[in-house]
Amino acid sequence: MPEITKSYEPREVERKWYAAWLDAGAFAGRPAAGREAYSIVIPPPNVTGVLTMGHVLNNTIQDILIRRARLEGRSALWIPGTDHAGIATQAVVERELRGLKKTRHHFGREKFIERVWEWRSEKGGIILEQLRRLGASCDWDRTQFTMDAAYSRAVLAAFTELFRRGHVYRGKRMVNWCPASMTALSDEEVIMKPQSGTLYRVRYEFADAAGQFVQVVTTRPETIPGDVAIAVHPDDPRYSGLVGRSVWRPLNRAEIPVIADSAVDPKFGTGALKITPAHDRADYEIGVRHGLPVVDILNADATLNELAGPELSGMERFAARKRAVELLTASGALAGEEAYQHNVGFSERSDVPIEPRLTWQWWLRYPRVEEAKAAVRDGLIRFHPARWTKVYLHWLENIQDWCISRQLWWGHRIPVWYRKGIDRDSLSEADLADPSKLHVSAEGPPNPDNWVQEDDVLDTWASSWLWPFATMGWPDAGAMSKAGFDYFYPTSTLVTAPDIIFFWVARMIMAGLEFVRPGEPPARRIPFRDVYFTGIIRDTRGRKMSKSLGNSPDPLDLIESYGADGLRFGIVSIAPQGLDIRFSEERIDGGRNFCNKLWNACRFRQMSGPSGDNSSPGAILARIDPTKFDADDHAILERLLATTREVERCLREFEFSAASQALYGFFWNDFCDWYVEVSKAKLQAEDTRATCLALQDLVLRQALLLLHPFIPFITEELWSQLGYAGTGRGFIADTRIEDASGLAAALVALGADPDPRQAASVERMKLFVSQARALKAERGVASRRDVRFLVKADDAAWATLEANLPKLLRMAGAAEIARRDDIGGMSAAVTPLGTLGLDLAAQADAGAERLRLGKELEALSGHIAGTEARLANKAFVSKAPAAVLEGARRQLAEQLAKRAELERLLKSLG
RNA sequence: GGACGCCUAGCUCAGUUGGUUAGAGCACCUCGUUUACACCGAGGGGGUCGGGGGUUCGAGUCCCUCGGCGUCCACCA
Repeated sequence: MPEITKSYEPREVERKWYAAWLDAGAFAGRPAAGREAYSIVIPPPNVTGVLTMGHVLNNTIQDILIRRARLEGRSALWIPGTDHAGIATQAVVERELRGLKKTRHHFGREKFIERVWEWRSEKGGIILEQLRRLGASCDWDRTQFTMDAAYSRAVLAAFTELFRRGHVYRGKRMVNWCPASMTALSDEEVIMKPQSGTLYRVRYEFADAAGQFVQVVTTRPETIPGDVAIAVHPDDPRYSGLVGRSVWRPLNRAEIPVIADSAVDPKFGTGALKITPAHDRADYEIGVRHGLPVVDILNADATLNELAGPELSGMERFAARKRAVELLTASGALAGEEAYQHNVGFSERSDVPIEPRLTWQWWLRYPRVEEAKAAVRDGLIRFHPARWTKVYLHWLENIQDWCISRQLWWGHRIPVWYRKGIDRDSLSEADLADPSKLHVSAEGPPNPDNWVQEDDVLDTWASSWLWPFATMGWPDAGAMSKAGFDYFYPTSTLVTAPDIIFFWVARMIMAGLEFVRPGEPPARRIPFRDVYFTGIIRDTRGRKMSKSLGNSPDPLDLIESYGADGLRFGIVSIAPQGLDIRFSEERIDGGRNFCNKLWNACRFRQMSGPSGDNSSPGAILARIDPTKFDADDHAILERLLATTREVERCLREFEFSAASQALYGFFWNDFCDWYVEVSKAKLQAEDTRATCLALQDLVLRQALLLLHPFIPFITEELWSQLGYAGTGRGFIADTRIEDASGLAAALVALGADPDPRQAASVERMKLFVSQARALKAERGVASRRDVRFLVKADDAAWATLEANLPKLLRMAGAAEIARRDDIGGMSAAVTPLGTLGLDLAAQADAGAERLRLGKELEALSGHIAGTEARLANKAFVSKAPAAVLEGARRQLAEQLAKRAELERLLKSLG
């Protein structure tokens, strides 16, 4: 066996093991009879994406779940893939074309799409390579892309089916229009941002009474040419006589009526509202009610068109706003302006203000809304943390139809064909069902020459909402069977961020319920059983990480400096459940340091002596002789069982950082700082040596198993180096982890089950040792190992000390610990194993000693006063539970004894 | 406007169903090359739990209220 090197060098180890895992097909997820299935579908990153800290957290957690499932003997499948990300990807390629001074229209639809595919094969999907660096154990042979042929068939089949079931319709409605990408967006893709703008007060002159005006306020004076009316509230006394008269529109001058509509808020502004149906949702509604015309003054790119009139036509919308203000000022129509804070909707992707725009679009009435609500409300699907349930339900309760068409080229072209020569915009909803006018199918019409296909593509989310089952071959029976659909669906856990709960999570639930296993109970149709929402990674100042802020470190750089395992352990251990994460690079130090600690503990084990047979738990147990156990052996086994149990609980409850902290504390404090240190004495004695080494092997083996899902590379390496792999393929992942009860049972069978009383005595020894060290530090002899301690102990305490003497001498750094009936006049402390004095030739500084003991006495007296007060309180004595009362009494007795001893020590100092 | 979350040591967070005058990691101070590890070891200082009120024998832990930070939803021109 090669010698373990002095410090852990991740780079080579990571490369070696990842290649070995891939070679062996260790990540392949296959149905296995008699074994439970565990499956996860990755939230597909954009094909344009690169690895961010968010991905690191999210995918580390998925990998933890998957690797743990494998250790538990389940057949685990993690399906990776990427999302074609319509707008984002098209934008990337168009940006490249702009560099060549071209637009997508120079190429035409077909050629442009070819270009996108070229881009994708050259530069797309880098992120999947980066996930491998992180150690993600995805089944790469199953990598999916939402534009793959098979996946596309699923998307078209779903659309066709929804159309057939009457959930899809075409309608001319107000949509969120993104003038940058020139497409409609869904409501979810619009972000409201507070903006400081100006509220303009504009006068409209009465057509029948020159010199008389009605005033309105507006933030968008450039839309005035689109005004078709002025509206007031019907009950507004100020305007009671005005309804029915008409006013002059001050830009692109024309006569427009004054109408009454109760949607107008008389308390806002002047109480009179300009009605611009083409460019405002509320105005549109009012326009419809009153049969008003729609005057659309904007082009698709939000420049103004000829309907805006000669002065504004052709201008960009914000330039037009300035110009409109100038024109209004010049004509005297501008009555005032004031600064105004208001919210404006921005395109999530392009970050420009959206325009409400009246266009023909395809809409989806969400299917299975009630079932989707029930599935989560009734716990068929469990959200972690549970509070997201309410957010989810609230959205579903107020759900609006989904605009699923996009005026893009990159995406799934909507599988609808119009009969040639037909005016598609004159089709009624009833006409949509007429096969002589409209053809809807995945494969297209039989006689394509007579038909024209819809130009629009589907919203990207209208493909990714099928992800949990379209990645498993749906709807093709043969492909589903090959993918193990029956075995792996529904998936086990979805790990994602809460910001896509509407975009993706809710929609996947509805899609699963609608499309999968029709007629079967919801539990069989839902796409996943648990949803774990990670926090959002923020910088030290609490800002979301983003490219534009430049506050997002490159995870690959972090992997270079800290190792993938260090990064994984670090990020998981600082990610509290349910809260956002404040990231700073130094926090990853802890993960790296822990890996180094683990490495060196294993190195120490290797240097301590040849390992015996480590190839199976049975072989290790066979090397343990419980009759040689001392208190420390009991304690470490007890802690091992408790930690195993705690990790099981944490993973069951999705408390990943708590799990990592439990492992950290156990390994660093219980094992390294105490057990390994006392081992150094135990290994000196032939009598205890073999059992001590075997116990170390047992602990390390279990620790590596528990840690492997978190830090797979280093654990795999150490597993192999310490001989746990045995013969055969021997990956950790091929091992069945022993659960706490199994491990406990094995120890019981051996007669090696830990005795809690022995374990408790170790806690007393730890306090004894730290007091001894403190006395030495205080006297400036911390590094001397030849000092003598005197201890005044009762027989039981002395028996404990005597039985563990060699270890205690080593831990305290002393040459001798001797029993004395009287400790006084020296540096001393009261410990659970008696009063401890440091016997030095030099006189103790009595003043300093008195000060220290006095401080301790003072604190103790405070405690005593509190306890006495409680016990003197009749209400406490009569109402507190017996156990609490008993505890308080015992505590008081101990405190009093300790006080007496401290006082005696003080007195002895003169 | 509505909902949710958070406010505990300098920083980031734990504190299970209320029960010793609160813990961890990092940072800080002192000491230390003892045969795994300075990506280390030992020792130490440092919070009264955002403010106020209430319930209770007892509250960081339950209730009310005020304040601050954050997120989501809705959005009046």
